Amino acid sequence: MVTAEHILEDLNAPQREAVTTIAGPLLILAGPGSGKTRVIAHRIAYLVDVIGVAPWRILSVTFTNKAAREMRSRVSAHLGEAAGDLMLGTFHSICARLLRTEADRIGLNRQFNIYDDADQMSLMKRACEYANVDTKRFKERAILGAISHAKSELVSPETYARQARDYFGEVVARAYDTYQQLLVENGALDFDDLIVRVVEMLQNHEGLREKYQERFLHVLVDEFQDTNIAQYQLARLFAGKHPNICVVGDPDQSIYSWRSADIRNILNFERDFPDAKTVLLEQNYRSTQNILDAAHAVIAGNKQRKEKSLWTSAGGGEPIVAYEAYDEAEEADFVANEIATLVEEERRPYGEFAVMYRTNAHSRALEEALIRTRVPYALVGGTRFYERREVKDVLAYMRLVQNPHDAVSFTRIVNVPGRGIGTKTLSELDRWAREREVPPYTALQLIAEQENAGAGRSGAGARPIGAKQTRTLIEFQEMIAELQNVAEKNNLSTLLDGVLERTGYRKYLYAEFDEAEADERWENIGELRNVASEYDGLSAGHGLVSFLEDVALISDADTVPDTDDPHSGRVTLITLHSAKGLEYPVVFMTAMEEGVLPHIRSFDDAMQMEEERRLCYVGMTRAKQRLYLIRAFKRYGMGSSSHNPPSRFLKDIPQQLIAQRSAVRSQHEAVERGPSRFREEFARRDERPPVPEELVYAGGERVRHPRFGEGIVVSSQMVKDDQEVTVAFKGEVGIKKLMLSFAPLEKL
DNA sequence: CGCCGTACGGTTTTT
DNA sequence: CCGTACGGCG
Repeated sequence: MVTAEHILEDLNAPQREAVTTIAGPLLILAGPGSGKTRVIAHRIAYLVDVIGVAPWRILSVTFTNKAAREMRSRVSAHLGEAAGDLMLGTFHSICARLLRTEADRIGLNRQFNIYDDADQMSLMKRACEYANVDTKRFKERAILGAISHAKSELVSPETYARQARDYFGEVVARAYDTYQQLLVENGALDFDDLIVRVVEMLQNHEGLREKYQERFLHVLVDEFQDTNIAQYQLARLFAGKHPNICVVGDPDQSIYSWRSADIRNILNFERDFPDAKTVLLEQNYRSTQNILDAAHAVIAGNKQRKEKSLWTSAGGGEPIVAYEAYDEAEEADFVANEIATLVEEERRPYGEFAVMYRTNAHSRALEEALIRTRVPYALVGGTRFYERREVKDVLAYMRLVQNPHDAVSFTRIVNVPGRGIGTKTLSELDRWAREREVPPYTALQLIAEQENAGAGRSGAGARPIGAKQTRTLIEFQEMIAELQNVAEKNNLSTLLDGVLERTGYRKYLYAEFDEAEADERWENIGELRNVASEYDGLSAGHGLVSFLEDVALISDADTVPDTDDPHSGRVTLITLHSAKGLEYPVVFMTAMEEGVLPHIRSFDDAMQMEEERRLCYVGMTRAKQRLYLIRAFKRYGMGSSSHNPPSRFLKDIPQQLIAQRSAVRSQHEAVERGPSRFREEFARRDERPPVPEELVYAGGERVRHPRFGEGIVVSSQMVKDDQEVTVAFKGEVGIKKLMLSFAPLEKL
């Protein structure tokens, strides 16, 4: 038996307060590295062990599945097996579980499939088609964004239509209505629906509402600053009977507003629960004072924030290293070399390092450099496993087996491997089905019956498509029916094998791709089979449901290697967003440039700019001992290269915290041992003539460029120790910005 | 009618 | 640079 003293030892005063304030609403504002995960775990242990709350009556919501696993293992350190009964997970996973449990009572198809981003897009295209949306004028992505946002605020299609004030709003309203109908027809829920449907369930079914409100004595929500309106509403509903709701968050770390996370939730919490107690966790146990001061200097640049102090008893620590590389290849080289040096000089395992970047595309150069230097790494995100084509294909077959009305999965694989079913056949089938107001798969069954009865081409119900295609489609439908049969009687890997065998998927891969690529793709299928075999212990139907659900709800951050595993000897490559909640002794933040961080798309919006700043703050505060802020003088992106000035956030960091590292040393190294491409680049850089200190070109001058042809100078300006000349070239080339030191311009 | 080639456009972050 | 859209061919 664990005592209260044992749970509370090693906690500071506010942490203790956060653990022991158990009755009524509680708002914990926790700065980075303030031990909030630990506090939540201890709070749960305290509730169970000291107060005597049954674990299954505690609902604890985390941001990722990984965080949920971590929480469970922390709690079980105190409680042992009892931790297994906790209701623990992300909003999405908890809602999916609840919806399956209550499906029959709320008239929901228990076999519902969960649609991810790509599935939603595919459905959206159909919705736009049916709703006659001019997709040239209004992009599907924008419409989907508006719909998703509406759902996050619990706005129904009807309400949306009523509130629509402009033409775009009317278009979205039409698409929204159609899109929701299609989801129902397909027996599918998208991510937003998972939340919305549970909120509706609790609002509309008194019995179920009472059941869950009675059950949950305590509700905890972590990363509260990143919840949306619907999620907050859901948490409130769960805590409707016992208002013991504890939310934990940090407004300075709110980085998901683009996903409809709403910072107003924190303000509303204080309004909705006027008797709420607030606890501030401000002592930082993670970073050195230098890192903390630098991070604070950055976040202090935001106007929309409440000042809070951050302090640590740890000393000043190493200075923050700032470095300007020549281009992204040299930037990556610097990171790889620096890691190698620290591994050697400070005996640090690779698992202590993380390299962070704003966009996934930036991982490429880093990977190349790490491979070259033989530094082991783990890439988080990027082209995710479950997004690979072959994996999605096989999953689509399995989803179709679970729910044949899933038209998104159907369209995906009806012609994979190629069976000679093209767009024309599919649209005819679709038209035929809609005429009769039946789902496409039912239409297929009808056609099959009709053919078997010998009706053929004549008569009132004549088949909509050619004989050959009809036969192929019937064979396809029969195959799915057979696989459903397999699924009912066998475990999951048998079903997967059945899919591979009946579709001839392996043969298809080797026919479609060259051997190396086919090998790789087939290996991915093997990996998927390994995952599937973990569900073999479950009963036939249940295995498929859980597998598909887990696959749909798995996230990037769930694949982050565990840092506490001493053998996880790998450097972590990760986006700034995915790094939230993590910490590393050594952190490299790359591409600290205007246009990247802050991202160019946030330039004209003050709110978005503040979010970029918070993102920068989140990245910096991941570092425990050493922090590197790196940028490149020149960066390649989508074909062309560009020069980005240093990020504005760098300017906010006091100079005395920073050690500037010159690029010279590394440049020479690269010239000596680097591949020829780098040698050429550096040679060219060294050769370039010194840039004159006065502007060389004035507006109106005529110039010639070897590739762009003739043009007229629009303007020119000094940029650091170089000159940027804006030239309007003739013809299709248009206006270009050129750096004088690189552009071979010629006066005419 | 389906398949394969070329042109073009868009381009952050992810539960 | 990558995925999609469209046009010609089999």
